[in-house]
Amino acid sequence: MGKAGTKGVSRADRERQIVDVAVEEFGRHGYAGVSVTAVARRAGISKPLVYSYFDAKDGLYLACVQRVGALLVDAVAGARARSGSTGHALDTLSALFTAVEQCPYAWSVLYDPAPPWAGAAGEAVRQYRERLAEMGAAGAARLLDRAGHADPLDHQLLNEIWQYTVTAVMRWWAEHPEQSAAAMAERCARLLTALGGG
Amino acid sequence: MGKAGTKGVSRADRERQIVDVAVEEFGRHGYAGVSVTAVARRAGISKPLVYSYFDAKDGLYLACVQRVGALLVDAVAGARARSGSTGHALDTLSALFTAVEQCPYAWSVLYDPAPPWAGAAGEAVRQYRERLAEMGAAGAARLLDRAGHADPLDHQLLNEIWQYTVTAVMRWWAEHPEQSAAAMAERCARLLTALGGG
DNA sequence: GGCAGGTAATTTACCCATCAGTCAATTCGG
DNA sequence: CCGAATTGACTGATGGGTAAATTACCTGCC
Repeated sequence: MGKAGTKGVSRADRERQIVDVAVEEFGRHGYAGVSVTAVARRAGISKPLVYSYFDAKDGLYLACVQRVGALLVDAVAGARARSGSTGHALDTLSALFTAVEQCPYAWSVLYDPAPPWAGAAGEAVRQYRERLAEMGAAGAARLLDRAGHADPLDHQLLNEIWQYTVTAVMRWWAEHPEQSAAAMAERCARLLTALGGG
Repeated sequence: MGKAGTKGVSRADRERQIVDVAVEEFGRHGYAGVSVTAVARRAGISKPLVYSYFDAKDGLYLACVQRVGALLVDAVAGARARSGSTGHALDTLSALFTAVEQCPYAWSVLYDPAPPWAGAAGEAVRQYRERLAEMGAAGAARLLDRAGHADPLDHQLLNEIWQYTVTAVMRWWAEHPEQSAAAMAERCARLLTALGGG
C-alpha cells in the first residue's frame, strides 16, 4: 500500500464509498459483529481515515442508518402517496424492492435486532423505525378495525410482525440476488394471495 | 468473592445455571454481542469455570443451542402429533408459547441472524433450524398447493417468513412478560383470523 | 469415628490477538 | 504554499483462552 498523501478522492466520494461497504457489513454481521478495521480494509483505505470522517464506530453506523433510513422512508412515503389510503401492503413492498435493489442490506441495517441503543445512532434508529411504523400502522389498523379488534397491543404486535416479515423477505433476497425487484414483488403477491389476505 | 475452592455446586447444576444466563445473553445481544466474561459475571462465577465446562465461546453457544433446540423441536413435534396433519399454524404457535414460557429468549438464540456458521455450534444451528423448517414446511406446502403454486422458491421464502414471524412474536413477548402463554395464543389467533388466513 | 489422599470445583494471574480510538507526519491538488 | 486527504505507528481496554494453585468434598481404611 502506498504511503500517506491524498489520492485525489473528494471527501464526499470517499464517505459514500465507505458507507457503501459499511452498510453491507452492518447488514450482514450486525453492529457488534463489525470491526472498523475490516470496513476500512474492504474499502481499500486505512482506519484513521474512517475515524477522520465519521468520528467513531457509532458515527459510522449513524451515517449508514441515515442513508438507509432516508431511502426506506422515501420509498414507503412515495408508495403511499401514489396509491392513496387504499394502498395495500403489496404496494409498500413493491416500492421497497425497487428502492433497495442496488442496496440489498439497507433494511437489515435499520432492523439490526441488537443495535447500540445508546448514542446518536440508536436515537436515529428509533426515529426512522418510528416513522416507518407510523406509515405501516395505517394498513394494520384498517385490517384490525375491519375485524373489530381494538386492542392497542394487537396493533403493536401486528406492526412488529410486519417489520419482521419484511426483514425475512429482504434477507432472503440478499441471498438470492439473481431475483429482480419485479420478480420479488410478483412472488410476494403470490404468497400474500395464497395466505388469503388482500 | 472468596478465594478458590469448590462451593459444593455440582457440575451439572453449574452448567444448567450458566446456560440459563447465557441463553438470555445470546438471545438479547446476539452471539457477537456477548462476552464470556459478562456471562460469568452475571452467573456469579469466574470466567475460567465457564471455559472449564464449555471449552470455548462456541461451546457455550452450542450448549445453549442444544437446550433451546431440543425444547423447540419437542414442542413443535408434540403439537403436530396431537393435532395430526391438519394442524394449523396456531397449534404450533400455541405449543411454542407454553414451551418457552419460562425461557423467553429460547427462540431468539436459535434464530440469531448472525450466528457463527463455522464450528460445531453453527452446525447445530443448521440442523435444528432444518428440523423445525421441515415440520413447518408441511403447513406451508398445504397453503401453496391449495393455491396452485408449485415454485420451490416460493416454499423457501414462505418458510423464511414464517420463521421471522415467530421471531417477531417471541421478541415482542420477551418485552411484554406480563402476557401469559394463553393470552399470547389468543392474541395470535385474533391476528391470524383478522388477516383472513386459516 | 477420625484421618489420608484422590478428585472435582473454583479462582487469581496471566498471555496474546484484536478492537476502538489517537497523533503526528506525509503527500498531493488547487 | 496552504489545506485537505491519507497513512504508519501507537495506546489503553477488552476479548478469548490458559496454567497453576487453592479449597472443599468423598471415599476407603483403621
